[in-house]
Amino acid sequence: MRDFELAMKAVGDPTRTRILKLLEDGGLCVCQVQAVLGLAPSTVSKHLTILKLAGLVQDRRAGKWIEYALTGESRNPHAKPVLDLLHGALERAPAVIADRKRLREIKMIPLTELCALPASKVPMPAPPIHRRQPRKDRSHG
Amino acid sequence: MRDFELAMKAVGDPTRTRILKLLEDGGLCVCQVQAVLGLAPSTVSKHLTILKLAGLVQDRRAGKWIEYALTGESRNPHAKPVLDLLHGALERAPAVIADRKRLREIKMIPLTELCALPASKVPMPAPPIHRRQPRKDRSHG
DNA sequence: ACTACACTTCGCCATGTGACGAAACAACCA
DNA sequence: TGGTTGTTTCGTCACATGGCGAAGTGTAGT
Repeated sequence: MRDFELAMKAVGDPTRTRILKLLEDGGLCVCQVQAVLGLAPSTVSKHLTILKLAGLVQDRRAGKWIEYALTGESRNPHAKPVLDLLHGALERAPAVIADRKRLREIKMIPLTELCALPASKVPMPAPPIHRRQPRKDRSHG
Repeated sequence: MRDFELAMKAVGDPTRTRILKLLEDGGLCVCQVQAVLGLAPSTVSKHLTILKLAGLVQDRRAGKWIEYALTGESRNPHAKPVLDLLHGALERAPAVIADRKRLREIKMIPLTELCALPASKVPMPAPPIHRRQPRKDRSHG
């Protein structure tokens, strides 16, 4: 039951579904995912960890970089059904379509260049980040 | 994407998966679900509302009671795939097996009787509720 | 060994979530 | 009309979650 819950919670977050849909095209390194999503590296890393703990993705060191990919054989028996379900879904979702387009742009850039880029220099402007209010003005009076 | 998220978040909670697994056997009224789960009526009601908003269940007034059942035709296109996935899953999960056993006991009791019962009187003792700490002793000094 | 760099971990903050009880609501029954 | 009762709504509380930046980890290259 716990494994089922982990898998479902993992895909229940829109950022993580976006990541999974990106990975359907093939493995990606963290900085590529980060470039597409326009989120902080720490945030992306955390999401990938959650996906890994749920058994939905696996990681592999590739030189300097770490490549994440959808799991073929997962320790989680629920992983494959969930990934299959996702595979057939959201094909028309605007966010997914936009992400794919952006990914194509980003794959043109060699990794050495991409990672050095300060995020604002990535080809297409990053999608609006839904950051929380920085603070609610606690030094008022 | 929102509909997908709602459906996944809905099944991502173990209490709600338990409810859905119960409903695979057929429609149930709120007090029956409550009796099986051993949770407060307000809590059960909220979970059912979430499931309804996700398009996974539908409700129908049946005299005094309101019967909830899995949706046949849902407004949410992701509902059926998710319910199908769940249908094939968790068949061996101890919680699900225990809930089913408990449900059989509870279905013996006429509704008029069941709802009047003070929860502690229901045939089998309710499964352990994972209630949060009531409070953290804020009146210390 | 030291630097550079890709990634992860940690600490923080704002918001979301799941639990409860009390009170409101809605349908049946007298 | 008023009472009983099944269900929902509201308010509250403890904890979970998702975002960030800063600091830590580990590998590649000089």
